[in-house]
Amino acid sequence: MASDNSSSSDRGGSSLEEIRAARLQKVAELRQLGLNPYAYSWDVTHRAADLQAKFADLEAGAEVDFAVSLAGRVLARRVFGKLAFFALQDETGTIQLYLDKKKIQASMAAADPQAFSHLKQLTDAGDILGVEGTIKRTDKGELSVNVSRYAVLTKSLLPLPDKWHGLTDVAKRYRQRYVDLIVNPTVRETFRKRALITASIRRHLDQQGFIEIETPVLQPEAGGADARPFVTYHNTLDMELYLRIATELHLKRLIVGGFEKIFELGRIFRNEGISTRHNPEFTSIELYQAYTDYVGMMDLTEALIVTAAQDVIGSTQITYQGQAVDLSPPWPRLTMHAAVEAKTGIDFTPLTTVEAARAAASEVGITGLEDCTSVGQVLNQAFEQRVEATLIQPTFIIDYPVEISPLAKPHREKAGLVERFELFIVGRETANSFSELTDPVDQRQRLEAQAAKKAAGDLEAQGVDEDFLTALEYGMPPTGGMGMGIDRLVMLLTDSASIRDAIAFPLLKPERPEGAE
RNA sequence: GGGUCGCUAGCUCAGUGGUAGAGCAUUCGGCUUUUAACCGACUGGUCCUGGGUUCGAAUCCCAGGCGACCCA
Repeated sequence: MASDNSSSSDRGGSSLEEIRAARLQKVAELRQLGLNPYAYSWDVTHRAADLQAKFADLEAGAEVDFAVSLAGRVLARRVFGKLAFFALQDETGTIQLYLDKKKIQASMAAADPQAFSHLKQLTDAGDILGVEGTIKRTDKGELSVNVSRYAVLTKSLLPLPDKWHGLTDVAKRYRQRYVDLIVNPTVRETFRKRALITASIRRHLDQQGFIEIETPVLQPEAGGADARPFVTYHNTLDMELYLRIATELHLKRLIVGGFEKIFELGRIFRNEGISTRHNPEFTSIELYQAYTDYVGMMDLTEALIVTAAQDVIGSTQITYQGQAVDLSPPWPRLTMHAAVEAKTGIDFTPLTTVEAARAAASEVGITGLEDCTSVGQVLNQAFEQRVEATLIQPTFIIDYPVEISPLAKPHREKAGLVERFELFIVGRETANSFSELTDPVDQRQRLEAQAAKKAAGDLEAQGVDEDFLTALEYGMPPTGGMGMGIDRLVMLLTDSASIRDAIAFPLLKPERPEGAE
């Protein structure tokens, strides 16, 4: 610690430590005045945005005898000799405080005869204030609370970022999201919209008769998707457990049990890389409906997203990163074969051997074919490399190869394919759905093929979940299932470039990793 | 995993080998219609970290950390 030579009246210096010390001194001075710089409550009667709307037509210079009480954070201070203007921000927005020395000193004479000079000397930008007063619009046209009484509810010790440039350092924004939220109103708006989106989805499903059921995060075997899981450990059971990579297999057990319309909206964990589109923990919704198929799921998926857009944006015409996106239904439904043929000129339908498929794909420059052991995998490579990024407008890609879809039911007409769709918007996979595989014998063969890949070293392949197969043997009704990435939907509807802008506290490397060499 | 770029005051940024700077914020003084208030004065530094080159390094070199973007 620095020496404490400085006298109590010396608040000089502007390093972070000196600013903090000066603020702590103000805390002490407030206490000496009998004021609690960390108050217990404040009776709030109004919020900033409501008042801005209610008095939108109040003329400049006009004052109304309308009593209000607000609380919020001081974002800016403009102090004159006997008059001051503060900007007060609450959850809804900001409103100006008109702080007139005469009025405040008269109203607060009993409690603090020097209330106005204490306002000037002991408050800072960043403090949480409670105020009472009446409404006026200043001569310059700013709606204001003409304050009669104020109190410091929470004294802030640390300075806010530059009031004009704000906080732009992205790492700092994510690491100190609370500061980001204070000074960047669009960030608050994004997370408010995120809440509206999940509420819209739940409301829509509720209206359709779906119920939400929570399934385990900790599982002895991680299945339902191709992904590396996180491993954890249970002490008293003395066993390793995996964090779920999907909710699929448990929700299907519930369909076996007799529920007909269920969903779970919750956190999924995948031990994979981090990018602008991937966070190790993310939110998905999976829903399952008995007695329907992937066509029914397309209709439902379309309705869910259109409703969310209407609820949050009020339109199906949106802009994402400068691109116009039209969410108006119905969305095109295009087979994977047709989509690939349109972009590469190759019709995979007559190609029956992997050699032939590889040769054709290689001829048009598709790469990464060495690891493909089936026509379906070659087709998928071609799709990912040539088609995916071009699907800007919402498009259902349907009828996938069975080799890359171990949980989907065989196509009722097309051999070698399954009844599956993926929804693409702005070039990104946004939803994934099947007519769920209900044949327990077929399902066992597919999972055993996956387990063989896993045994051969494929870290993303899933193992055999025997209890899930047992459930299927009791009989699962025909079922349509759909999974959707909530974070990606939030990105789309909030025009966020990075998934980190759609997640309040994205995973970051520690600034100083412990044990770093 | 690879490539490119970035990291300097609380915040936003200048500074390409020769005394570490600006604006805002802070502190002090003035001011009753401001809203990036204004005027005057002051203060504030682990130049991401470590090593190297050099008489001298924020600057050049090497290694590392964290981040952004692109690619796989």
